[in-house]
Amino acid sequence: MADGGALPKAQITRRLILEAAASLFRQKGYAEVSLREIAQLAGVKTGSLYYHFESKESLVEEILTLGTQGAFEASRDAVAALGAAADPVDKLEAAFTAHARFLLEKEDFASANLKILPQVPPAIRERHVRQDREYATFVAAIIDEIADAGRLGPDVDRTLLRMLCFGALNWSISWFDPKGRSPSEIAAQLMILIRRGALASPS
Amino acid sequence: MADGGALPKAQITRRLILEAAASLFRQKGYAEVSLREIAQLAGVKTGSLYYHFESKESLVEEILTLGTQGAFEASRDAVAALGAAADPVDKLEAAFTAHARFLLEKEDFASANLKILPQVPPAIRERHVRQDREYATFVAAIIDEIADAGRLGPDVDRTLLRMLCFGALNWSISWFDPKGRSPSEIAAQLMILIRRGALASPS
DNA sequence: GTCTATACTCAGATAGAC
DNA sequence: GTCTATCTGAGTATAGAC
Repeated sequence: MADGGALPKAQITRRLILEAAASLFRQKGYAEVSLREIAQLAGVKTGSLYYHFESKESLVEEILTLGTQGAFEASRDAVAALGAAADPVDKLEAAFTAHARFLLEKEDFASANLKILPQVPPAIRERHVRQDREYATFVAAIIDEIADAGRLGPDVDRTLLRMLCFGALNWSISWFDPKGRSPSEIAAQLMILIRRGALASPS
Repeated sequence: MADGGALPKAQITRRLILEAAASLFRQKGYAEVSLREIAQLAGVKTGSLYYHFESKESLVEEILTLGTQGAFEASRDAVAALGAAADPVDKLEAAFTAHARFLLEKEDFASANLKILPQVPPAIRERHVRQDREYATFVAAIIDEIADAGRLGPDVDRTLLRMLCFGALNWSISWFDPKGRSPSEIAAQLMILIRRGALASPS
């Protein structure tokens, strides 16, 4: 038998390195993590990293890509599952819930992302912001759907709304506790705010 | 004349160093900034830093303290200005507006704070989280006031509400543009969400 | 592909002159 | 108080054996 279906053996180590790096970056930030540490956690020696990656920078760049793409895909899939004709507010809820879950319970790539993006060398950051923009456009389109149906409050700024919501969700990695509220509950609480505010009767 | 009222001359340099450090930390993060850079921006030589601070860690610790205390005081003063009998929802708005303004337009201490806190050595972080908790307690009390008046929606989680709101505001340092929406407008938009949600009529 | 060993760079911190 | 000069350690990265 050929290796049909089997993992390209060489890539297993590569993946191990990526996961070790993502986990450490998430905990400690970019500059605080040394290649020695990454190598140790991945179970290889420091020099070996350079067979798989050109530099620390190229390693972190791949992690950023995996994180953003993962969150975007999770979000897009969740929305697609509702069907195009679904209530756009429900689409928003699906997107935010998927985002929160990917961010908080899936893997380290997405949370490493948020943590290290501001610390990473500018050239890398710029390239990455472009990927992130695609994701933002996707969510903006859902909000446009809501607005086009005349269902957005008159003094609501669409961009600001999107920014505040993503901020609320993204910031949760700094206080999230696996033993407390679940990612879905967090997203649900945000949707309460959107759907009818926090007050019992509007003031 | 004695030096009555004059700045304790020795402390001017100290303040210069703190401001230089805060500005650099805010832009680049904790580990990415060297003491040499800080010294240069402050207009002194590297060795001189050690006359004023024991270590890089003690320097960053003081910045964290200045940032959190500043935001807390700005917030508390704004609320106090309304008087104790004011509508608690208005108090919340005053607190969030002051927070956003301090964060986005005042100085570098508060924004440096949010950027570097996750990167700083654990011992320092723990000490600092304690200060931050006082601020959180203050805002939590306002939310309790609202709830005690029976004005909070039935399925609203007070803690989650506070976390999401601070997240939305704090995250804004990553996208804030001085030429775009002002800090007050950002806080106002958040208050719209709280007061009656983003939708024209609740769904 | 992965190892060992090491070159090179730059960080934080210190000592002592002024 | 601030300077110059320097120490020590750690980090990224490379070379070459296996």
